[in-house]
Amino acid sequence: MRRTRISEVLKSDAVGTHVTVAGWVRTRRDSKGGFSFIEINDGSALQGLQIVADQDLSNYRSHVLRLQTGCSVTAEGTLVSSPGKGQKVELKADTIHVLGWADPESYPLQKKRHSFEFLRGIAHLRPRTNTFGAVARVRNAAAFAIHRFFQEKGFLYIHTPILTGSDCEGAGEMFRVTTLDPASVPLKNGGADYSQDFFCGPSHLTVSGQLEAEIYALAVGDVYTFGPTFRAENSNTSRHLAEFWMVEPEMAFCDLKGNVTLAVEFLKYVFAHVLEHCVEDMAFFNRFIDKSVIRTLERLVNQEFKTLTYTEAIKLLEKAGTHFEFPVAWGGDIQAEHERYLCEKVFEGPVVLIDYPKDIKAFYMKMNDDGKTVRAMDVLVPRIGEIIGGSQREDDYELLHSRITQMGFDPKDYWWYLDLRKFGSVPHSGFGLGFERLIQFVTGLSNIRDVIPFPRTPGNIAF
RNA sequence: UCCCCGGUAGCUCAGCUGGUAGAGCAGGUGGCUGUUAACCACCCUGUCGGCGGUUCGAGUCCGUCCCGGGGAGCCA
Repeated sequence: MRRTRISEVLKSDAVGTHVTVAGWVRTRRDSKGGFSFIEINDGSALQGLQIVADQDLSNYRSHVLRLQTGCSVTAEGTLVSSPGKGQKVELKADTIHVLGWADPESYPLQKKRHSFEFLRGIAHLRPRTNTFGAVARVRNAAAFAIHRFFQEKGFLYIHTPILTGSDCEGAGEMFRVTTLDPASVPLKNGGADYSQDFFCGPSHLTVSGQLEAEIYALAVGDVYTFGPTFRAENSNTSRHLAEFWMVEPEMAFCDLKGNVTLAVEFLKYVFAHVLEHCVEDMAFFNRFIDKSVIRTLERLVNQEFKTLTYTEAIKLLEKAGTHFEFPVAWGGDIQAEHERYLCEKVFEGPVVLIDYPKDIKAFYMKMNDDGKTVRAMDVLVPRIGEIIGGSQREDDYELLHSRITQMGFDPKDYWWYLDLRKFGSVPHSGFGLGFERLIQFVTGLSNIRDVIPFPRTPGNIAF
């Protein structure tokens, strides 16, 4: 079967050409003048194509008049300019084949707006809706833009492992991976005997590719990872998933300043790409999801990202006339409400915070000369909060060793990570971007479960 | 995990201070129309989340459990 995608048909606008299209029926409207309008969508574009089916078609009564929302069809005919409003062209069908029926009594999708909550329960059908089709296309465009950005800059795409033997990546609770029979786990010294497990030791799903990315950065310079990441936290929020996709660039010979510069350039590039390549989908989000997404993204592409230190941010928050639920104090975490105040009230735009107190950040971040703060950075955006978290890495063997010890970890578990500082250590930096959070920000969708095809959250793995 | 809100027809929801359920959409039938969230008329649909309690009587009040949403923490 040779078919032309509806996106191509709409783009070419070539009245008079003969085409075959295929897709799913969104709606059928009959005219007793002796013909029907069938709107089909094939997911290649937000917009569908209107098929005009005349009663002369051999299967008009037997099939065409029985078409309902959800049926799959192919239609072959001539592209003509449309006398009606709402579309420039339509397909005057010579033949229409029904590929699959969809019983209207039981097909869950209707020609109306459904709640996202309802659609989450039918993850196998929701991509057929306008919103989820648009999310799929925007997600694809953003992923492509990410690869293109790094490729144009000469970064190598590194495939870091999903299965990991270390349980000390320091970024949250991990999922255990095992082939041991849960009904009869071999025991040793009061615990599971992992020497009998597949890897002859405990293994987990990765919570970050950073440590492995550092290995490659310290060999080939500039690298990035883009892959699935797993966190077994019992998080029930609109911006957390147990399985999500993360982008992690890592650069040798790069300090925190260079890291911030890259992060800002990166975000602008991806936003600009989506705005340029997903015009209709973005217009859709701007109309039905969030009336300010396009304006926000456009401003962000041209706007300067305000950079300030943690200490400066605390001063600003202390001076704020607002009452915060959580008190502001140097050394404490910047709460979600504080982030929102900075982004939405003070700067009305993205904010990059750097130089956090060492005690609230990870062990691998490079110590500043003051001995109190580390070269960390968080990129905060309105509505979502933290979209990027990164740092310059500690490259001094002794300092890193003592940090690991101070945090109560065993340096033996980090032997190869420490080795990188022992042999030809160089300053290096990187960050992690939550891909789904980026898509949330770009589309305006408020729940992260609606920007990934099959969301995994506590108690939810049905699809 | 904690706090708040909710679970009523296939979907989206209404149902006041307790008196055994209703609208719109979807679906069916008929009509009408180059229609486009089509329109008009008629018809169909409910263990009111589960269990227990108060009461003459519970969708409505109380307890409890399950599920969902929003917020918080953890973070990306």
